[in-house]
Amino acid sequence: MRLGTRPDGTPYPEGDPYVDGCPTRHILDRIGDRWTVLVVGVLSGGTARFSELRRRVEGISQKMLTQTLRELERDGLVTRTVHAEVPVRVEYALTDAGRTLTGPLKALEEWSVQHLSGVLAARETYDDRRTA
Amino acid sequence: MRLGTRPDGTPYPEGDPYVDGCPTRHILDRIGDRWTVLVVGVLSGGTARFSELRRRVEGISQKMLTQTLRELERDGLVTRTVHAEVPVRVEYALTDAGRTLTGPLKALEEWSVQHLSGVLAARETYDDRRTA
DNA sequence: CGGCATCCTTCCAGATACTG
DNA sequence: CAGTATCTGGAAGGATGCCG
Repeated sequence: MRLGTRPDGTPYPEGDPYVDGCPTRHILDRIGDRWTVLVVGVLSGGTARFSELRRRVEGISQKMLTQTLRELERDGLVTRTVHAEVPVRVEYALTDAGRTLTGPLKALEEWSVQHLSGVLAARETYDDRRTA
Repeated sequence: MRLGTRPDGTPYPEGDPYVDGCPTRHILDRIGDRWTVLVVGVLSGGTARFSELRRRVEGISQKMLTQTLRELERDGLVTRTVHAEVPVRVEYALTDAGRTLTGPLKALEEWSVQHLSGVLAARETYDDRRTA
């Protein structure tokens, strides 16, 4: 089936799905960044605290992790729980809505695992031809 | 199942999937931009020529469309066919590999259609609390 | 520990002009 | 029609310092 059509198969109001009102654009704005998918990926394995996420999402800066978590929290996909201890412990977890996202992301990841070598090979071929 | 594990369930060599070698990062680098998914979406409906893509992916600039198509071609996901006519006609189409990508993307789009309203509502609630 | 505020750099996307 | 080439502004993101 064609991407960008409603579940029932009808097109979006404007007659073409690739307009600003398209829901796909909204999620792309969310998962389109480097980190969101990776953070959700770690959280799909269960609750994690800030420093744990920072370690497991290799290469993420403190700033970006905070920003990513805030956005996810804002969108109702992640909960933030502060335990009033000393030192403070903050735990993050997926909400029910957040958990439903892991399915599609998993599908995407499986695709990448299966096709990465092919993509890299195609890339090399393409580059070789341009160099030669 | 946990994101970032191999299909058979074992972890990646480094012991944690969220490292630079992770295939997920590679596709994220590809589909992570604004346009790739939308272009693939249009092409999932069949062959299209340059100007047609430009019209249907609303808001894309000529530069970005060219760039996106080049990347997709380089990765072996899209073919570019030049018809030596006057004026020139260039047609783009998904390859077999490119078509396999539409499945996962479709899943993601369906998620967005189903959850967009909830996400927007959560966002409003979050913002209201911060304002108040 | 888990942040926020600030500065600073880099990179990318848009606008514009030109071409086979 | 389907591009290429170049310039430039703005935003994303890293580094650093401070705080409850």
